[in-house]
Parts: sequence; structure tokens; C-alpha cells
Amino acid sequence: MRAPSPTLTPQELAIMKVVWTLDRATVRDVHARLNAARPVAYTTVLTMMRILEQKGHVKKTRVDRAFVYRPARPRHQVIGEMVREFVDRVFDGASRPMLLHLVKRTKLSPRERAALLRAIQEIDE
Amino acid sequence: MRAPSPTLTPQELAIMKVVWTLDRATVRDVHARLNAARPVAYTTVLTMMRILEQKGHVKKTRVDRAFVYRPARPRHQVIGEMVREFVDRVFDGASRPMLLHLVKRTKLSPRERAALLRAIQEIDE
DNA sequence: CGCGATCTACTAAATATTAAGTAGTTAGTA
DNA sequence: TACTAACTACTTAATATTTAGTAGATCGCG
Repeated sequence: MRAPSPTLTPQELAIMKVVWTLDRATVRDVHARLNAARPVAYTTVLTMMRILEQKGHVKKTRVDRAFVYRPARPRHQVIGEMVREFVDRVFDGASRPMLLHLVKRTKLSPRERAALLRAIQEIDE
Repeated sequence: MRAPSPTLTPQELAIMKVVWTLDRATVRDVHARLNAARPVAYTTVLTMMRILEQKGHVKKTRVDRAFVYRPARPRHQVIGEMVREFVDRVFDGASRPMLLHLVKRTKLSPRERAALLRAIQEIDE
């Protein structure tokens, strides 16, 4: 048996990004946004949003004829879990190597660097 | 159509970790390590390693009867691509938010913090 | 030599993920 | 009322991922 994704799959994430951004969105709203990036059928989005509802990522309320979807959990929390899962899977839970990986390849302006240094210094204090 | 994973799938990664660690490994070697963590059939590992060879992640040479597998590309490079893909997919390519996410949740000893600060200061200099 | 152990190639198949069609309902409208 | 548009539920299906079985080759040993 193959384990289901413990976090959001790529397409689920793409949809959730729209839902988080709009906060309230119909299938039509989400479809309009996604379809602008690459062609996707309306019913495909419908199917995915039904899955997201089953998985507890969105809640829907009927407004007039259509359902309006809202995020069930805050973005930062879900993204945080995705980061954790990634660090676990790829770095065996060690976030420091991951941090170094990111730092080494990230171009930072002096201002950004300063902000980051401050953030780091504030930890454990 | 569904896009294949542009990076290593979870199980492929689990195998590559062993191959990177051992540098030279037979299917038996890898199976012994993986099987210690959770039961997995020898032939399952065999199949996965064949796939990894097709994808260009390992090279094999016959030594006596068995094949000895070696990494085809250095670990840091492949892991780096996985980090990049994750940042692209989850943070739309913006590594700074990802960095902050990590920094906020990472417990650092004074020594580790100092090392991280040094690493950051060395960028762009 | 014949046997068991080891290993590979080929095959099969279960589940997950992604994508979209069809049918049917409802609401508004000409 | 009959038509059309918008929407949902249900169904289908293609591809990816993961897992493992079977058959056959080869090697070393009693």
C-alpha cells in the first residue's frame, strides 16, 4: 500500500493558496485564478475542492446556489506543517542543515540580512 | 496527465540516503538498512534501485555476481534541488519567508547560533 | 553432480494523485 | 412555459508511486 500525502499535494496546495488569498472563494473564483496560469477544467477544480473539504482543509457554506469555501485552518499553520514534514523527510528532522542550505543560496540585501540576524538573536533569549 | 516528481520521491530518497552514506552499496546492503527501520521486501528495494538507475541517480557496476551501486550525483546537489523545488512550490520561490519559518521554530544552542550568524555574514561579502 | 543460496529481470497490482466528462438540479428569463 | 446558464454529484480514467511475487541464472559446497 502506498501512504497518502500527510500534507497538501501540489495541486491541493495550489488551490489552497487561492482560498487563503481570497478567504472566501467559490469554485468559479478558484477556477478563474488557476485557469489564468494554465488551462484546467472547471470540474477538475470542483473535484479537488471536494477532496479538500473531505480532508478538512476547507469548509463550505451554500450561498444562493453555489458553495462558498473558506479555509478551515490558517495558512501559517498548514505551511508550518509542510515545512516540518519536509525537514523530517529530507533532513531527518534536523533543521539546522536545512537552514544552512537556505542561507548559503539566498541572496540577501544588507537590510534583509540584518533582519534575519536580529530574528536569530531573539531566539532562546 | 499527472506530472512525475521532478525530484526524489519519498522512498527513492530513503534509498538514496543509504547509498550516499555507504557510497558503495549492493541491494542487499540497502535492504538490510531499510528493513531495520520497517519491514520491506528485498525485491522492493531491487525495483526501486532499478528505477533510480533509470532516472540517473545511481550507477551500477557488477562486482562478482551482484551489482554495486554508487551515487551518480553528490548528495548536497540533489538535496539542494529538493530544497529549491520545495521553496518554489510552497513559497513561490521566496526563500526568505521559508528562512524565517525555520528560524522561528529552531532551537539553537549559543554555539550553533554563532555558527549560523557567521554563515549569514559571509554571504555577499 | 545436485542443492540451496543469492541475485536479477520481468511482471503484477494496489493505492494515490490528477483531470475531466456526464447527468441532473435549480434558478432566472425570453 | 421552455430554454439556458450555473452549479453540483457521481463516475471514469490516466499516470505515478510503492510493494512484492515469480522465474530463471549462477555460484559455491557437500
